[in-house]
Amino acid sequence: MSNTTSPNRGWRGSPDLWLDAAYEALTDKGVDAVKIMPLANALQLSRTSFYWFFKDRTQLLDALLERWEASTTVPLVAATREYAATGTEAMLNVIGTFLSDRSFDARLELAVRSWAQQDPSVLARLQKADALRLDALRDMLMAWGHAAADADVRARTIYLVQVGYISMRVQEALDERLERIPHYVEIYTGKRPSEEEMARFRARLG
Amino acid sequence: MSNTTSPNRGWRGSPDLWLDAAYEALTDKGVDAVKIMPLANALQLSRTSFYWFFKDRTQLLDALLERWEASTTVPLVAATREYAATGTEAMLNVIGTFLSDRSFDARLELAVRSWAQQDPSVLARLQKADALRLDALRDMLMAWGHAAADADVRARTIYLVQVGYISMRVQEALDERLERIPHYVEIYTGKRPSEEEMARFRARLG
DNA sequence: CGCATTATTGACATACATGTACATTCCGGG
DNA sequence: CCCGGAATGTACATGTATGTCAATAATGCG
Repeated sequence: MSNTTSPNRGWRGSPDLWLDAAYEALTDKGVDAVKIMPLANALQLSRTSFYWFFKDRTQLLDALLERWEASTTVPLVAATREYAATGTEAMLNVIGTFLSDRSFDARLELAVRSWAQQDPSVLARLQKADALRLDALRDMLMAWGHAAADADVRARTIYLVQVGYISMRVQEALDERLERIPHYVEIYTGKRPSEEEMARFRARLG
Repeated sequence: MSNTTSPNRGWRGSPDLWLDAAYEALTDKGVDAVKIMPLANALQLSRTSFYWFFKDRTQLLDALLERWEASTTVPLVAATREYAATGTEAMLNVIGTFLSDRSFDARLELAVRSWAQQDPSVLARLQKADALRLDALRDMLMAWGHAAADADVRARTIYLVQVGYISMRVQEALDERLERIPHYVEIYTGKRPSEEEMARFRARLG
């Protein structure tokens, strides 16, 4: 007889379950909150059953870092290589990525930036990611005709403002944000996006 | 006879000693490293002697927050109210504050921003500070003739870029930084600083 | 010197974290 | 239906942190 009346027994755990809980703890309260005992309490599982899925805490933290790269650097770099008919459209592709939680997990990014502050190996990985992202942005700008030095400065500006936004946890309504986008595009690329491009951009977000 | 040969005896502790050690731990490894036992080890003092100077760990953390406000918000707000003959000079006053460790402790700022992520009461205090600083910047810009809406956007831009810089821990040589300053001033205020103003600025930093 | 004040320390009580060993339960395929 | 691997749980050994208390030591002042 399957015991449907007692939800605290039977198979409930899985690597993803622990990983999701770890993600919540990390983004919510920082790395030092990613501890097995509290996670087990939250999941209503025995603490030690964690060790069936992961070798130890370190392995869990590694898995979090991989999730981070997959949900920040990877989509961002992809966005810089997306199809675009103009330089302004290419920039809108990038901005769109930053704007959507589905393609750029700002919460996780912020948590990892904090984490890096207390763990040199994470810092190294973060700085590699920073370099990779900046390179991708610069390459995109160069492909649209910006000279190397100019592309470099513009890439830095785009990225700095974005990091500032994330770090300050600016919470703007989508409307408010959309209004500012043409201005940002102009600062970043030197050209205003066309009405058509903005319309397409808005459509894709909605 | 004072026992100068045995440094492990006699009165060695003081509130500032513990506070300084806590500051190092906080800026180096984050709040969760601000623990009494490790600090005592670093200071070569008995752990329990901490409690002579502070009621508990919470009181130590409070003291750190006060030090933070005194070394970031206070000097920044003061800089926005400093004497200036022109709008560009006023902006240089602000930039100078951000540039010097003596007037704006970016390391501490970064640590507190991380801390805020895991402690709601710290977050509240940080957001109050953000608002205060933004208001001070906006007021300064309005005093130099910018319309309210324009001053607001510009204040945000200045502040966002700065937060981004701090959050990315950009380490530029002073030379490199000085070269970019006129461009920043122009973006922020719409006007280039005069050669005279830049000369005065450089002199004051050196 | 003697003494109050200031500071340091070790012992104790408590809590929470990690990780290992071993017993137990669950569930699906033969 | 029963057996074996998957998953869970209990007990144990260990380490690190917090905070209180009472004993002790150092300092400076009258």
